[in-house]
This record gives sequence, C-alpha cells and structure tokens, in this order.
Amino acid sequence: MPVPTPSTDDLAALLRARGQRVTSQRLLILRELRRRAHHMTAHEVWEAMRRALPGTSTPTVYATLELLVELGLVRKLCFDAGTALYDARTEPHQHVVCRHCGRIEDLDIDLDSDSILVAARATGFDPDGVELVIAGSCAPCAEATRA
Amino acid sequence: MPVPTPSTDDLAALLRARGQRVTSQRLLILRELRRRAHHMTAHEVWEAMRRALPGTSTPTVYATLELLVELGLVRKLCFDAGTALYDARTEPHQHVVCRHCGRIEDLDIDLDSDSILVAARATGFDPDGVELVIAGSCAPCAEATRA
DNA sequence: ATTGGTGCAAATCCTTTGCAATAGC
DNA sequence: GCTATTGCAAAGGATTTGCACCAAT
Repeated sequence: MPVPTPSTDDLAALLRARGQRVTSQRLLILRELRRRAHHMTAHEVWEAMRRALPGTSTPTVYATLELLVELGLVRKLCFDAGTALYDARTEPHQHVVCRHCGRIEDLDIDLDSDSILVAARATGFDPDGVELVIAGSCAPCAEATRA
Repeated sequence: MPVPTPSTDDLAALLRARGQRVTSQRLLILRELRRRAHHMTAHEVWEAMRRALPGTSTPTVYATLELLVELGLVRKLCFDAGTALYDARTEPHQHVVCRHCGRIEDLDIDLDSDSILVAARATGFDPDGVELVIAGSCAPCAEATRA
C-alpha cells in the first residue's frame, strides 16, 4: 500500500526566501514527517531516512528539525523530558499522553485561545503558541492497573 | 531575610500511610521546593540541599522527586526536553515560557476543564491532569529581537 | 568559486542503574 | 534485626559541538 509522497514545495519556497539552501536532506526529513502520522522522535526520523538517503547524520537531523520548527512547518513536543517529538500537523490541536505506556492521541478541542492569549500578554509576554497536554491512562493501561 | 521553613507534615503522613520511610532527604527536598518559588531543576534542588545535607546524591534527588510527583505534592514540567522542572505549587495553573531565554511565568487562567476532560475521555483515556503551556517572547527578549 | 550544509567522531548534559553501606522502622 | 533508602561510580540515552569535506548557489 504505497503512501503518497507529500509535497515539500512550501519548504523549498521558504528556504529560498531566506537565502538558505534547498538540500535533499531538508526536503526528505519534512517529507517523512508528513508521510507518517505525527509525533516522530529524531531517531525515528533518522531511521525513516535510511532507505532514501543512507549516511544522513544525526546532527543534520537535529539541525534540520530545529530549522523546520523555526519555519513553523513542524511543532516540537516535549512530553516526558528526555526525548522530543516532532509533529508535522500544524493546525492547532492538543494531545493526550498515557502516563504508563506513553501512548499519544490527538485531540481537537476548540480552545478559547483569545482569553488565553490575553492572559499571557498580561504577564508582559508576546505569546505565539499554545500547547495543551492532558495526562492520564489509556484504556489498556487503565484496565491493567485496575486488575 | 530569613525565609520561613515550610511544613512537610503532609509528606510525613503520606509516607507513613504508605508504609514508606520518612527520611531527612525526602523532607528536605520538599522543603526546598516549597521554600523557593517554583520551577527548580533536579540539579538546583541538589545544590539547594548542600548546606543542610551535604553528600546527598543525585540518584536520591531524582528518586525522591519522582516519589513526590507520585504523591501529588509536586508537578513535573517538561518544557524544553533535556531538563525537567519540578514545581511545588499544586493548585491548577498554567505557564508561559520564553522561547529565547527560557524564562517562565505562572498564569492563572480559569480553564474550562470540564469540556477538556470530556474531550479527553472521548479518546478512551482516563485523564488526570491538564497542562497548558504558552510559548512566546518575554518583554526583554521581544525588545532585543526588535532591535 | 563561495560558503552554507553535511558527516564524522567525540563531547556534553540529564537521568538511571547496580551494588554495598546505612539508617528508619 | 530487617529491609527500604541511600551514596557511589559508572552506564545510558538524547542532543550538541568542532572541524574537514562536499554540494547548492
């Protein structure tokens, strides 16, 4: 079952606009993030690239992920300190994380982000992103705990 | 200017109730977290203990912080992957984090946690905590960037 | 031809593990 | 005295750095 190859024209355009180079590594990393569902670790991205671009180094993966975040094409998520996750789904959404097994699900709550941003500005900050994480037990883990 | 020593009677009671030992390290770690404002790293906790209990090891600090989280006396926060922060303020509240310098401020938005929890349960999870983080630029960093 | 990106190796940082010694019960 | 906790040393894992080489412009 072939997965369609997502376009990365937007990345190429952004890079050119900033005078940065359009490299195959950069395009491929974003393509892999877009191809899979969300939430890949840097290591998973690196593994996913092996077939198409073997020999890619981890420093390149990390640097590129950081760049994609800066460009607003990818969100960096830090749930359990230790390993960051990268998410190519840029529309506002939230996450539920299982405390026991680490499973993650997306959520689409319609947050009142206006009042949130207003409150943030009251602290003197210039807010540019809202991250909501709900911790709990996924169904299987809740079951296992009850037993 | 002497800071009052916060009580840790609640911790002692919880430990006894669970048949766990009330050690000076455990009491002191919670006391330090309560004495300072919030958001200490494990390393900062370790440093803060040096005077009162020199020779405390980092494994003890980490194990104890994990225990305090489990007991619900401390919140573990993971903003920038790499280093966790521990927060002894347990009432529900949110955080603003500066993307540039890492400065953190508390926020007290009255979130509609009911609708959030309902949405979370729709995924099959049993939610037990809501964490909201707003990223942005603190005033000094916003100023520096503009210049 | 330039110089920004990359790969390699090694370093750094945070956190955890294994095990003998210690202190709370 | 029994055994959970501790301290020590060392390992583990994620991420970053320094530098020589390569490839996009």
